[in-house]
Amino acid sequence: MSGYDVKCALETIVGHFWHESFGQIYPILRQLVAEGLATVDTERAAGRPERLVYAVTPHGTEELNRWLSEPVEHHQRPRHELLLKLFFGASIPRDITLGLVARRRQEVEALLETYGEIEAELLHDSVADDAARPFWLATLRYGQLTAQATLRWC
Amino acid sequence: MSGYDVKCALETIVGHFWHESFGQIYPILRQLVAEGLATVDTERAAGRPERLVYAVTPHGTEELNRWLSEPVEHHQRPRHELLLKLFFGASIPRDITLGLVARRRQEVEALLETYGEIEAELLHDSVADDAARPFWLATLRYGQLTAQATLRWC
DNA sequence: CTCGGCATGTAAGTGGTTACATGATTCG
DNA sequence: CGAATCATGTAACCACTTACATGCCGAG
Repeated sequence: MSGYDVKCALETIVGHFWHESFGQIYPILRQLVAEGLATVDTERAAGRPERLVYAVTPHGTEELNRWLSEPVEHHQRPRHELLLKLFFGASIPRDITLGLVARRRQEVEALLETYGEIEAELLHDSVADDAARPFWLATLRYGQLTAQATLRWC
Repeated sequence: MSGYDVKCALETIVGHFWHESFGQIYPILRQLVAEGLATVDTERAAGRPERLVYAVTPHGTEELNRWLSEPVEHHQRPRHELLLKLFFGASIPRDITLGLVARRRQEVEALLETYGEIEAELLHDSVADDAARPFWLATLRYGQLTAQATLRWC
Protein backbone atom coordinates (compact mmCIF):
# COMPACT_ATOMS: atom_id res chain seq x y z
CA MET A 1 0.00 0.00 0.00
CA SER A 2 0.92 3.65 -0.25
CA GLY A 3 0.73 5.92 2.79
CA TYR A 4 -2.41 7.39 1.35
CA ASP A 5 -3.96 3.94 1.03
CA VAL A 6 -3.05 3.18 4.65
CA LYS A 7 -4.90 6.28 5.79
CA CYS A 8 -8.00 5.36 3.78
CA ALA A 9 -7.94 1.76 4.96
CA LEU A 10 -7.57 2.90 8.56
CA GLU A 11 -10.55 5.21 8.24
CA THR A 12 -12.91 2.89 6.46
CA ILE A 13 -12.10 -0.46 8.06
CA VAL A 14 -10.81 0.03 11.61
CA GLY A 15 -11.80 3.67 12.01
CA HIS A 16 -14.06 2.96 14.97
CA PHE A 17 -11.23 1.73 17.15
CA TRP A 18 -8.02 3.11 15.65
CA HIS A 19 -6.72 6.20 13.87
CA GLU A 20 -3.43 7.53 12.55
CA SER A 21 -2.55 10.85 10.90
CA PHE A 22 -0.38 11.45 7.84
CA GLY A 23 2.18 13.04 10.11
CA GLN A 24 2.58 9.63 11.71
CA ILE A 25 2.10 7.36 8.71
CA TYR A 26 4.64 8.77 6.24
CA PRO A 27 7.65 8.98 8.58
CA ILE A 28 6.89 5.54 10.04
CA LEU A 29 6.65 3.88 6.63
CA ARG A 30 10.09 5.24 5.81
CA GLN A 31 11.38 4.01 9.15
CA LEU A 32 9.97 0.54 8.50
CA VAL A 33 12.00 0.34 5.30
CA ALA A 34 15.14 1.50 7.14
CA GLU A 35 14.59 -1.30 9.66
CA GLY A 36 14.10 -3.92 6.98
CA LEU A 37 10.48 -4.54 7.93
CA ALA A 38 9.15 -3.28 4.61
CA THR A 39 10.22 -2.46 1.06
CA VAL A 40 9.25 0.46 -1.18
CA ASP A 41 8.51 0.54 -4.84
CA THR A 42 7.84 3.62 -6.91
CA GLU A 43 4.78 3.25 -9.07
CA ARG A 44 4.27 5.49 -12.07
CA ALA A 45 1.00 5.12 -13.89
CA ALA A 46 -0.10 7.39 -16.70
CA GLY A 47 -2.58 10.02 -15.65
CA ARG A 48 -2.01 9.80 -11.91
CA PRO A 49 0.49 11.03 -9.35
CA GLU A 50 3.54 9.01 -8.45
CA ARG A 51 2.92 6.51 -5.66
CA LEU A 52 5.30 4.98 -3.14
CA VAL A 53 4.02 1.46 -2.69
CA TYR A 54 5.17 -0.36 0.42
CA ALA A 55 5.20 -4.12 1.01
CA VAL A 56 5.92 -6.01 4.19
CA THR A 57 9.01 -8.27 4.29
CA PRO A 58 9.11 -11.70 5.95
CA HIS A 59 10.93 -10.09 8.87
CA GLY A 60 8.18 -7.49 9.03
CA THR A 61 5.47 -10.13 9.14
CA GLU A 62 7.38 -11.87 11.88
CA GLU A 63 7.59 -8.70 13.95
CA LEU A 64 3.91 -7.96 13.39
CA ASN A 65 2.89 -11.41 14.58
CA ARG A 66 5.15 -11.03 17.60
CA TRP A 67 3.42 -7.78 18.49
CA LEU A 68 -0.03 -9.26 17.88
CA SER A 69 0.81 -12.02 20.38
CA GLU A 70 2.05 -9.65 23.08
CA PRO A 71 -0.37 -8.83 25.88
CA VAL A 72 -2.08 -5.45 25.56
CA GLU A 73 -0.01 -2.94 27.52
CA HIS A 74 -0.90 0.57 26.55
CA HIS A 75 -4.33 1.08 28.01
CA GLN A 76 -5.56 4.50 27.05
CA ARG A 77 -5.40 6.78 30.06
CA PRO A 78 -8.98 7.61 30.93
CA ARG A 79 -10.37 10.97 29.81
CA HIS A 80 -14.15 10.73 29.68
CA GLU A 81 -15.34 14.32 29.43
CA LEU A 82 -19.06 13.56 29.70
CA LEU A 83 -18.62 11.62 32.94
CA LEU A 84 -16.46 14.41 34.35
CA LYS A 85 -19.12 16.97 33.57
CA LEU A 86 -21.80 14.72 34.99
CA PHE A 87 -19.77 14.28 38.15
CA PHE A 88 -20.26 17.99 38.82
CA GLY A 89 -23.85 17.89 37.61
CA ALA A 90 -25.20 19.15 40.93
CA SER A 91 -23.79 22.63 40.32
CA ILE A 92 -25.49 23.39 37.01
CA PRO A 93 -29.18 23.45 36.01
CA ARG A 94 -30.76 20.03 35.66
CA ASP A 95 -31.98 20.49 32.09
CA ILE A 96 -28.49 21.30 30.85
CA THR A 97 -27.09 18.09 32.28
CA LEU A 98 -30.00 16.17 30.76
CA GLY A 99 -29.20 17.83 27.45
CA LEU A 100 -25.64 16.56 27.57
CA VAL A 101 -26.89 13.01 28.09
CA ALA A 102 -29.58 13.33 25.40
CA ARG A 103 -26.93 14.44 22.95
CA ARG A 104 -24.80 11.44 23.73
CA ARG A 105 -27.82 9.19 23.28
CA GLN A 106 -28.35 10.56 19.79
CA GLU A 107 -24.70 10.03 18.89
CA VAL A 108 -24.74 6.44 20.09
CA GLU A 109 -28.01 5.69 18.30
CA ALA A 110 -26.44 6.91 15.07
CA LEU A 111 -23.37 4.79 15.81
CA LEU A 112 -25.48 1.67 16.29
CA GLU A 113 -27.11 2.31 12.96
CA THR A 114 -23.81 2.48 11.11
CA TYR A 115 -22.71 -0.66 12.99
CA GLY A 116 -25.78 -2.36 11.56
CA GLU A 117 -24.76 -1.37 8.06
CA ILE A 118 -21.24 -2.64 8.60
CA GLU A 119 -22.64 -5.92 9.89
CA ALA A 120 -24.78 -6.36 6.79
CA GLU A 121 -21.75 -5.76 4.60
CA LEU A 122 -19.61 -8.20 6.53
CA LEU A 123 -22.24 -10.93 6.46
CA HIS A 124 -23.43 -10.70 2.88
CA ASP A 125 -20.37 -9.63 0.96
CA SER A 126 -17.27 -11.63 0.33
CA VAL A 127 -15.32 -8.58 1.48
CA ALA A 128 -12.86 -10.31 3.73
CA ASP A 129 -11.28 -13.67 3.34
CA ASP A 130 -13.22 -16.20 5.35
CA ALA A 131 -10.49 -16.69 7.96
CA ALA A 132 -10.57 -13.02 8.97
CA ARG A 133 -14.34 -12.50 8.96
CA PRO A 134 -15.13 -13.91 12.44
CA PHE A 135 -12.47 -11.66 13.95
CA TRP A 136 -13.83 -8.61 12.14
CA LEU A 137 -17.27 -9.51 13.43
CA ALA A 138 -15.86 -9.80 16.95
CA THR A 139 -14.57 -6.23 16.88
CA LEU A 140 -17.93 -5.13 15.54
CA ARG A 141 -19.77 -7.00 18.29
CA TYR A 142 -17.67 -5.19 20.88
CA GLY A 143 -18.81 -1.88 19.49
CA GLN A 144 -22.43 -2.98 19.40
CA LEU A 145 -22.48 -4.31 22.95
CA THR A 146 -20.80 -1.32 24.54
CA ALA A 147 -22.93 1.07 22.48
CA GLN A 148 -26.07 -0.70 23.66
CA ALA A 149 -24.83 -0.49 27.24
CA THR A 150 -24.21 3.24 26.82
CA LEU A 151 -27.71 3.61 25.42
CA ARG A 152 -29.27 1.86 28.40
CA TRP A 153 -27.18 4.05 30.68
CA CYS A 154 -28.47 7.21 28.97
CA MET B 1 -6.64 22.34 47.80
CA SER B 2 -2.95 22.01 47.11
CA GLY B 3 -1.70 20.52 43.86
CA TYR B 4 -0.86 17.39 45.75
CA ASP B 5 -4.42 17.19 47.08
CA VAL B 6 -5.78 17.61 43.55
CA LYS B 7 -3.74 14.64 42.37
CA CYS B 8 -4.97 12.47 45.27
CA ALA B 9 -8.58 13.52 44.76
CA LEU B 10 -8.32 12.81 41.05
CA GLU B 11 -6.95 9.34 41.69
CA THR B 12 -9.34 8.27 44.41
CA ILE B 13 -12.59 9.87 43.29
CA VAL B 14 -12.67 10.24 39.50
CA GLY B 15 -9.69 8.01 38.72
CA HIS B 16 -11.74 5.61 36.59
CA PHE B 17 -12.63 8.26 34.04
CA TRP B 18 -10.05 11.03 34.40
CA HIS B 19 -6.38 11.51 35.21
CA GLU B 20 -3.88 14.35 35.36
CA SER B 21 -0.14 14.34 36.08
CA PHE B 22 1.83 16.68 38.36
CA GLY B 23 3.47 18.09 35.27
CA GLN B 24 0.03 19.34 34.25
CA ILE B 25 -1.45 20.21 37.63
CA TYR B 26 1.20 22.53 39.07
CA PRO B 27 1.66 24.81 36.06
CA ILE B 28 -2.08 25.00 35.49
CA LEU B 29 -2.84 25.97 39.08
CA ARG B 30 -0.38 28.84 38.75
CA GLN B 31 -2.00 29.84 35.49
CA LEU B 32 -5.44 29.83 37.08
CA VAL B 33 -4.22 32.34 39.65
CA ALA B 34 -2.73 34.52 36.91
CA GLU B 35 -6.10 34.50 35.16
CA GLY B 36 -7.99 35.42 38.31
CA LEU B 37 -9.85 32.12 38.42
CA ALA B 38 -8.21 31.04 41.70
CA THR B 39 -6.25 32.41 44.64
CA VAL B 40 -3.25 30.92 46.47
CA ASP B 41 -2.48 30.89 50.12
CA THR B 42 0.73 29.60 51.69
CA GLU B 43 0.04 27.31 54.61
CA ARG B 44 2.76 26.62 57.15
CA ALA B 45 1.93 24.05 59.79
CA ALA B 46 4.44 22.78 62.33
CA GLY B 47 5.88 19.41 61.46
CA ARG B 48 4.88 19.32 57.79
CA PRO B 49 6.07 20.75 54.51
CA GLU B 50 4.85 24.08 53.25
CA ARG B 51 1.65 23.86 51.21
CA LEU B 52 0.28 26.13 48.52
CA VAL B 53 -3.45 26.04 49.05
CA TYR B 54 -5.61 27.16 46.14
CA ALA B 55 -9.21 28.36 46.25
CA VAL B 56 -11.57 29.06 43.41
CA THR B 57 -12.79 32.66 42.93
CA PRO B 58 -16.36 33.63 41.98
CA HIS B 59 -15.09 34.23 38.46
CA GLY B 60 -13.51 30.79 38.51
CA THR B 61 -16.77 29.15 39.59
CA GLU B 62 -18.53 31.01 36.81
CA GLU B 63 -16.05 29.75 34.22
CA LEU B 64 -16.28 26.20 35.56
CA ASN B 65 -20.06 26.20 35.31
CA ARG B 66 -19.84 27.61 31.81
CA TRP B 67 -17.56 24.76 30.81
CA LEU B 68 -19.76 22.18 32.51
CA SER B 69 -22.71 23.44 30.45
CA GLU B 70 -20.86 23.28 27.13
CA PRO B 71 -21.48 20.26 24.93
CA VAL B 72 -18.78 17.60 25.04
CA GLU B 73 -16.37 18.31 22.21
CA HIS B 74 -13.13 16.49 22.71
CA HIS B 75 -13.99 12.88 22.09
CA GLN B 76 -10.93 10.77 22.69
CA ARG B 77 -9.53 9.61 19.36
CA PRO B 78 -10.00 5.87 19.31
CA ARG B 79 -7.01 3.65 20.10
CA HIS B 80 -8.29 0.26 21.22
CA GLU B 81 -5.25 -1.98 21.12
CA LEU B 82 -7.08 -5.21 21.95
CA LEU B 83 -9.56 -4.73 19.11
CA LEU B 84 -6.74 -3.94 16.70
CA LYS B 85 -4.92 -7.13 17.67
CA LEU B 86 -8.13 -9.10 17.40
CA PHE B 87 -8.75 -7.65 13.98
CA PHE B 88 -5.62 -9.46 12.78
CA GLY B 89 -6.45 -12.53 14.86
CA ALA B 90 -6.51 -14.81 11.82
CA SER B 91 -2.75 -14.54 11.42
CA ILE B 92 -1.68 -15.79 14.85
CA PRO B 93 -2.43 -19.04 16.72
CA ARG B 94 -5.95 -19.27 18.06
CA ASP B 95 -4.98 -19.92 21.70
CA ILE B 96 -2.91 -16.73 21.85
CA THR B 97 -5.85 -14.61 20.71
CA LEU B 98 -8.06 -16.38 23.24
CA GLY B 99 -5.46 -15.60 25.89
CA LEU B 100 -5.65 -11.88 25.10
CA VAL B 101 -9.42 -11.97 25.56
CA ALA B 102 -9.22 -14.07 28.74
CA ARG B 103 -6.82 -11.55 30.19
CA ARG B 104 -9.20 -8.71 29.43
CA ARG B 105 -12.01 -10.67 31.07
CA GLN B 106 -10.01 -10.98 34.26
CA GLU B 107 -9.24 -7.27 34.30
CA VAL B 108 -12.86 -6.32 33.81
CA GLU B 109 -14.02 -8.77 36.46
CA ALA B 110 -11.65 -7.14 38.94
CA LEU B 111 -12.92 -3.74 37.85
CA LEU B 112 -16.53 -4.73 38.49
CA GLU B 113 -15.57 -5.85 41.96
CA THR B 114 -14.01 -2.51 42.84
CA TYR B 115 -17.04 -0.78 41.35
CA GLY B 116 -19.16 -2.80 43.79
CA GLU B 117 -17.06 -1.54 46.69
CA ILE B 118 -17.36 2.04 45.50
CA GLU B 119 -21.12 1.61 45.22
CA ALA B 120 -21.36 0.35 48.80
CA GLU B 121 -19.38 3.35 50.01
CA LEU B 122 -21.51 5.79 48.06
CA LEU B 123 -24.77 4.29 49.30
CA HIS B 124 -24.00 3.76 52.97
CA ASP B 125 -21.67 6.60 53.85
CA SER B 126 -22.47 10.24 54.00
CA VAL B 127 -19.37 10.80 51.88
CA ALA B 128 -20.82 13.22 49.41
CA ASP B 129 -23.38 15.89 49.97
CA ASP B 130 -26.80 14.58 49.02
CA ALA B 131 -27.10 16.80 45.95
CA ALA B 132 -24.00 15.31 44.34
CA ARG B 133 -24.59 11.65 45.21
CA PRO B 134 -27.00 10.77 42.36
CA PHE B 135 -24.54 12.21 39.84
CA TRP B 136 -21.67 10.26 41.33
CA LEU B 137 -23.80 7.12 41.16
CA ALA B 138 -24.57 7.89 37.51
CA THR B 139 -20.86 7.90 36.60
CA LEU B 140 -20.47 4.66 38.53
CA ARG B 141 -23.42 3.11 36.71
CA TYR B 142 -21.81 3.96 33.41
CA GLY B 143 -18.72 2.05 34.42
CA GLN B 144 -20.74 -0.91 35.60
CA LEU B 145 -22.90 -1.15 32.49
CA THR B 146 -20.04 -0.88 30.02
CA ALA B 147 -17.92 -3.28 32.06
CA GLN B 148 -20.75 -5.82 32.04
CA ALA B 149 -21.11 -5.38 28.30
CA THR B 150 -17.38 -5.98 27.87
CA LEU B 151 -17.67 -9.09 30.01
CA ARG B 152 -20.48 -10.49 27.88
CA TRP B 153 -18.44 -9.69 24.80
CA CYS B 154 -15.45 -11.62 26.17
C1' DC C 1 -11.43 27.05 -14.45
C1' DT C 2 -12.34 25.48 -10.14
C1' DC C 3 -13.04 21.88 -7.00
C1' DG C 4 -12.28 17.47 -5.20
C1' DG C 5 -9.60 13.37 -5.09
C1' DC C 6 -4.99 11.39 -5.27
C1' DA C 7 -0.46 11.73 -3.45
C1' DT C 8 3.76 13.01 -0.44
C1' DG C 9 5.77 15.32 2.78
C1' DT C 10 7.43 18.73 6.63
C1' DA C 11 7.55 22.30 10.28
C1' DA C 12 5.60 24.14 14.07
C1' DG C 13 3.23 23.53 17.79
C1' DT C 14 0.60 21.11 21.54
C1' DG C 15 -0.45 18.28 25.13
C1' DG C 16 1.23 15.37 27.97
C1' DT C 17 4.47 12.04 30.52
C1' DT C 18 8.67 10.75 32.88
C1' DA C 19 12.26 11.37 35.48
C1' DC C 20 14.54 13.92 38.33
C1' DA C 21 15.74 17.39 42.13
C1' DT C 22 14.65 18.85 46.67
C1' DG C 23 13.38 18.40 51.34
C1' DA C 24 10.63 17.76 55.61
C1' DT C 25 8.37 14.29 58.65
C1' DT C 26 6.69 9.99 60.52
C1' DC C 27 6.60 5.22 61.28
C1' DG C 28 8.42 0.73 61.74
C1' DC D 1 18.20 3.87 59.62
C1' DG D 2 15.41 3.40 55.74
C1' DA D 3 11.06 3.66 53.61
C1' DA D 4 6.81 5.87 52.88
C1' DT D 5 4.10 10.02 52.75
C1' DC D 6 3.64 14.83 52.04
C1' DA D 7 4.88 18.52 49.05
C1' DT D 8 6.53 21.47 44.91
C1' DG D 9 8.46 22.00 40.89
C1' DT D 10 11.07 21.63 36.26
C1' DA D 11 13.50 19.92 32.15
C1' DA D 12 13.69 16.73 28.74
C1' DC D 13 11.33 14.20 26.01
C1' DC D 14 7.66 11.96 23.31
C1' DA D 15 3.67 11.27 20.59
C1' DC D 16 0.83 13.35 17.91
C1' DT D 17 -1.92 16.97 15.37
C1' DT D 18 -2.44 20.85 12.40
C1' DA D 19 -1.47 23.50 8.94
C1' DC D 20 0.86 24.20 5.21
C1' DA D 21 3.46 23.40 0.64
C1' DT D 22 3.38 21.09 -3.67
C1' DG D 23 1.42 19.18 -7.73
C1' DC D 24 -1.18 16.25 -10.97
C1' DC D 25 -5.66 14.77 -12.89
C1' DG D 26 -10.57 14.45 -14.08
C1' DA D 27 -15.26 16.02 -13.71
C1' DG D 28 -18.54 19.47 -13.81
